[in-house]
Parts: sequence; structure tokens; C-alpha cells
Amino acid sequence: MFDLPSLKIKARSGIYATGQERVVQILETAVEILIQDGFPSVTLREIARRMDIRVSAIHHYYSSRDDLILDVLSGVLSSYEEFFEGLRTASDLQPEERLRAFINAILDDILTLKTTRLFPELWALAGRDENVSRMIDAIYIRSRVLVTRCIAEINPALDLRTRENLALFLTASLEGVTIFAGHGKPWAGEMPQLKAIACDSLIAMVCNARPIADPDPDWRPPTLLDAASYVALTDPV
Amino acid sequence: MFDLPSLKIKARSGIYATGQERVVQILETAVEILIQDGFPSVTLREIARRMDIRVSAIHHYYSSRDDLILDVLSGVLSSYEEFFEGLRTASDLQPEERLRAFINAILDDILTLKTTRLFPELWALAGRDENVSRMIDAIYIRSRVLVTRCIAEINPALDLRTRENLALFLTASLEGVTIFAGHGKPWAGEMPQLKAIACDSLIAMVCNARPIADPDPDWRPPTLLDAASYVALTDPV
DNA sequence: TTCAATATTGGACACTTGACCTGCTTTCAA
DNA sequence: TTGAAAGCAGGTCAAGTGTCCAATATTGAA
Repeated sequence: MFDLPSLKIKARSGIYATGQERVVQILETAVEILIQDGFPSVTLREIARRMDIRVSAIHHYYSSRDDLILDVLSGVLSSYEEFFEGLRTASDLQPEERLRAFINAILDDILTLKTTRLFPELWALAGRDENVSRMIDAIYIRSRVLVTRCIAEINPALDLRTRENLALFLTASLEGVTIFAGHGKPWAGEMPQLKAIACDSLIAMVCNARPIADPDPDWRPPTLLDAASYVALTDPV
Repeated sequence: MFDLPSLKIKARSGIYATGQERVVQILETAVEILIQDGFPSVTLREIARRMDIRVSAIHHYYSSRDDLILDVLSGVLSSYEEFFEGLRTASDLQPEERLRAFINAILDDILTLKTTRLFPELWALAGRDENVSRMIDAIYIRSRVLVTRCIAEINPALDLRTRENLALFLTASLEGVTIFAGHGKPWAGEMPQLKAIACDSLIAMVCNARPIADPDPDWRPPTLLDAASYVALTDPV
């Protein structure tokens, strides 16, 4: 009924085993509420209610709600980081087929309840919170690493800026499908057809793209992150 | 600094002029808060604070907060309905150029603060509220009327289902750009390039699409609306 | 001008939320 | 086994919320 979120939990220092488990339980419960009922419902009391513990127990691990929420977001986004990392490494395919696999994987992921509910919440939150904006920026940069490389291999004539813009539009196109064909949305049943359309049109877009006439050698992809963080995300391992 | 939202206000019965104005002020203030600070900040007290009136004054017009919110959403979405209607009627262009104009208009609109803030909030809300889902479904159906007609004219060989799926993916692609290149987002500066990419790739998609082998004659576009409401939205006037 | 309909105030109510604090209980290394 | 650290219960607090109501002020047609 409800696919349990696989969170990546940040390590804590010198703690009893029971405490370690509690933190995991707290975060997982928070994500569960977030997915089922949205951000406003993620209150300390609702978490405590579902876990059948007292609010002060949560407060023992997180001195403020904001700290907790930050940990929740970080845990959620880390799990997607792993998802993208898995996509990137597990492909010995040709560039075009690799891109096709990426598109299909993203659109499959969009069909899950978790992604359908979570990302619109994050997009909305990003409009009001600079930290969330940066976290989302980071995760999407990670997701585009594979795409930009495929584009460079498929169409080597392209300049950096065109490559990056194509990757961005490709990613944006897929994310937009969440709104209409995500889990439980009216068009979810058409996802097989949409996948085919997305693959065909987006790969054709990459193949037929032409470099801009006078590329600016100083152009760099725009980001909310500082240069060092950006490089760390895009650097080949 | 802040583009004032043009709301379409529902008519009320037998009321003083001051009351008519108040309702407009209340709704406009609510939208202002919604855009600036997000949904959770739209409280009766925050509206009253900004208008320098008492909470009970608002309560005189809306017996519950839910009623008010519903009117806010309805007003906001009506304004977009007018936007789409204007796009549809004011174009004596060839189908391909009409589609190009649509894509550019949507991406221009995405650059506004209003749309960048509002729609992610609506998408998030749709995940938790069936009524909002239906309202959004309705407004996007309106927005696709023009697109589906252009597609039918550009590529007459296509069956209904392929046409509708193409229109959906095209719209989804554009909406997805909001997340990355909306007002104040990192890629907003690349919008001219993204517009060119979107136009080229999406129009090529429509031109090169091929009908499915064995179309189901009973297939109808999926929607949350009942049949009558759907027809009313798509029927040519 | 009159006066009933309408608009608005000011306050009260019950409820929720995050934060915090004191004291009891459990854990687990020394 | 012991005791300090960690976990947790129970309750309090101020600040916030939507709702409601009685009293007052304003409007505008008759």
C-alpha cells in the first residue's frame, strides 16, 4: 500500500543503540506523513502520535523542528542521490541507449507515490526557503551529470552552453510529467506512450541540435551553489 | 516589484459598494500572501493585518477559511483561463506558427513571479486535495485545447490518442521548466535559449510523430472531470 | 431625513503547535 | 554491580489559529 522510504541517515556521535533506531524511526515517520498528508501535517505531535511516544522524546533528538525537517529533507534527497548514482554507474550501454534508459528510469520513478508526492512539495518549499532551493539545485545537478555526458558523446559538435541547456530542458520535460502522469494522476495510465514519446523526441532533439554561432568561452552553468560544491557534484569519480 | 494579480471575482448578491470592494481586496491580499510567502502563510489574521482590518470583518464575507481559499483558487485559475483564451482566439497564424507562439507565451509567463510561485504551490496542494486536483485538471484541459488543434492541423495523419499524448507531453515539458528557469531560479537567464530549444524540439516532435498501429476507437482523454464538464471546456465556441 | 440592511469592531473561545523543564527510567561501559 | 550518560514521560508555556457573537458604525434606498 505504501512503499517505505529508504532514507540515508546521517551518522550521530556516541549514542545508545535504542537512540540510533529512534532517529531512524522519527525520520521515516516524518517522511511517511510528508508523503501522505503534505508538509503542513509534519508536526512533532503527529510524528509522536504515530510512533506512540511523547513529543519530548523527539525533542530530545532534535532541539528544534527546523533541525528535524532539515534532516528529513537531507535524508530524502540522499536517497535520490543514490538513485541517480546507480543509474550513472550501472550502464555500459552506448550513449544513446544510456540516455533512453535514463529517461525510462525517471519516468518509472515518477509513477511511484513517493516521488509524485514528494517533489511537488519540495518545489513549493523551494519558493520560500533558500536552503531548500540549494538542496534541490544540488540533487538536480547530480541527476544531469549522466545526461550532459550522453549529450556530449551523441553530438560532439555541441558547445558547452548548448549541451547544458539541452540537458536542462530534457530534465525539465521529464519532471513536468509528474504533474499530469504521476502516481494516481489522470494520465498515469498513458505512461508507456509518454515514455515512447519522451524517448523519441528528446533523443531526436539531442541528435539534431546545432551549436550556437559564437559561444562565450567564459559561460558556466548557472547554479545556487559555490564553485567548489558544484565541481564536487559533477567531477567524475 | 510585484505584479498585481488580476483576479476574476465571482459575483455576489445584493451588496453595498464597499462590500464588493472588500471582497476584491481580501482575495487580492490573499493571493499576494500566497505568492510572497506560500500557502501556510495565508491566514485570516495575516490577511487582516495587511488590510488593517479585523479578522471578524473577513469572517463577515467568508463564513469559513476553506470558503475563502476556494474563492482564491477559483479567482487565480480564472485569470489563467482568460490568459489561455486570449492565446487561442488572437491567432490567425498558420498552425506551426501558432504552436510556436503558444510555447513562447507559456515560457514567458513562467518567468513571472506570480506563475513561478503559484503553480508549484498548486501542484503540491493537488496531492492532498481532490477539489484542487479537479480545478487544476480543468485549467490544463483549457490550456491544451489550442495545442491539440494545432497538432491535428500540422499532422493530420495522427489518431486522437497520439495527438492527446503529444499535447500532454508538450505541456508537461513547458511546465517542468518552471522548476529550473522560473522567476528568480538559476536558469531564468537562459530562457531565450530554452525557448528556442523548446520550440524546435517540440514542433519537430509533432511533425515527426506517427500514429499508433491499431488505435482504440473508444479511447478518450483521461480526466478527473465528468463528461459534461470536459466537453464544455473543449467544445469550440 | 429615516431606518433597515450591511459593514465593522473588539473581544472571547477552544484548539493546535513548538519549545522547554523537571524528574523518572533505561542503557551499557568500567 | 554500579553509576553516569542517555532516553523518555508528563506537564507547562506563550504564541498562533479558525470560529463565533454582541455591540457599534456606516451605507444608501425610500
